[in-house]
Amino acid sequence: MSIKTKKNSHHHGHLREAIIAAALLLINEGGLRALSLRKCAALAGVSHAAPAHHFGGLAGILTALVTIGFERLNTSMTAGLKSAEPNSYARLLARGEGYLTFAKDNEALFELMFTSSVPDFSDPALQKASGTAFEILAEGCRPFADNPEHLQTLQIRIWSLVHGFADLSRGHRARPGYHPIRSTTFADVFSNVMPNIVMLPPENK
Amino acid sequence: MSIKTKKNSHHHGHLREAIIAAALLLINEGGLRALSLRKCAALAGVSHAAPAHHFGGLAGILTALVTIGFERLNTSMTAGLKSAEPNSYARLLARGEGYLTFAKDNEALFELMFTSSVPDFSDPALQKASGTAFEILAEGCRPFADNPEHLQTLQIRIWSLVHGFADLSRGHRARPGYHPIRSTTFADVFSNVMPNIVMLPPENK
DNA sequence: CACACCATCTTGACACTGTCAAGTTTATTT
DNA sequence: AAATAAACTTGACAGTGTCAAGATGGTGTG
Repeated sequence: MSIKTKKNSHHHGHLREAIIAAALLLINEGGLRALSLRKCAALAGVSHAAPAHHFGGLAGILTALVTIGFERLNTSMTAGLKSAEPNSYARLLARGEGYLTFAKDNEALFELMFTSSVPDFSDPALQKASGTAFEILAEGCRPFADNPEHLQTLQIRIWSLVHGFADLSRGHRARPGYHPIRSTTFADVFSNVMPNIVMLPPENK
Repeated sequence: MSIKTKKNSHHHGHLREAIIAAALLLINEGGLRALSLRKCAALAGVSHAAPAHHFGGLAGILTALVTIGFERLNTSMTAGLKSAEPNSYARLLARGEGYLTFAKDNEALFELMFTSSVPDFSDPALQKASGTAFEILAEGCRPFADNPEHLQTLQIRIWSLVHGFADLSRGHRARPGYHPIRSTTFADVFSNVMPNIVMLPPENK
């Protein structure tokens, strides 16, 4: 009848979604090391070999997770735009803060997204999602550059700054005792640099 | 007799070093997923449970690897200083390029170093090594700030920029087809921003 | 010198992992 | 109604980290 889950059936109905939900639950609670195909299967109430049928293997699940991660990152970056003041400077800052909000709220997923060699980066859905992320940041940089070459350099500069700040904010990797990055806001780092970093002066503000 | 390896002995002699060498070989050739205690043991010619006795477990080996990583990072950052021109700007840039050289030459190790939740960051040797890394960068920033608050913000800005650029340069995470970060040098990103990013004007150059 | 001690390493077992082949069940199509 | 395809199960396999118990050899002490 409906497309909903069939009860008492050999088939699950929404196994793909159920497994991804289980995977996200696992890494949110126990980090990347807590993720396993068999635990996902158990949480979804299916046999241990069922996930492989939908994802091809562990790499397939990781690829799907990374894709979801980029989609959420994109949502987070654009979310801040709605409440941002209508000048290019505030709108670029809002994207950066969305990036950081995502990183803070999805530590394990963020780590997985930037762990090379595990997911399949040739996957079309992943390429689309990560390409969109790049373009969202690029769009925010465009008002500050007057030619493509400047734009590219500026994009990479901003992306490096935001991503580096996000990555270093994770964990406890810095000096013993106090972690200076914890007592520094991104707005400090960013707002001081932005008026000088641009290729063109911001139009207003 | 000597402190060298005892032949035909039950004891290995340099097992700790042999296991670390094996671990580095494994991750350099096959990435982080290729590392296992048992393969390290096999490469060192000992039984599968021997490594745990020296490192306490897998986490202990990873902690040791991350510590070595920071020590090499420090070496790489200071190495560029010798041939750098004697002005503060060139000397800070040299540290950043040393950071990037290390990241490029030790991809798997770099990834491990900034993977939270796996190694034990309370380890004293690791804290010392990572603290030194922080101070090397901080030292390079000092000539450009006139008070501690500015210095801290500048440090984090520079570290974020360098680290983000290094992390994004790994793998193939950007746009499909072309990877803009590959066609942009760090000197571009850095040298354009540095004259404007500082808190004080550089003294010469 | 003989004894005890202890760190080092081995052996064997355990639960857990991903993957694969083969079988079973259900839905869809012809 | 029969055939086909898809979804999932079952069972087995090699590999993983970890732990307990035992063997081995060097070191120091009486």
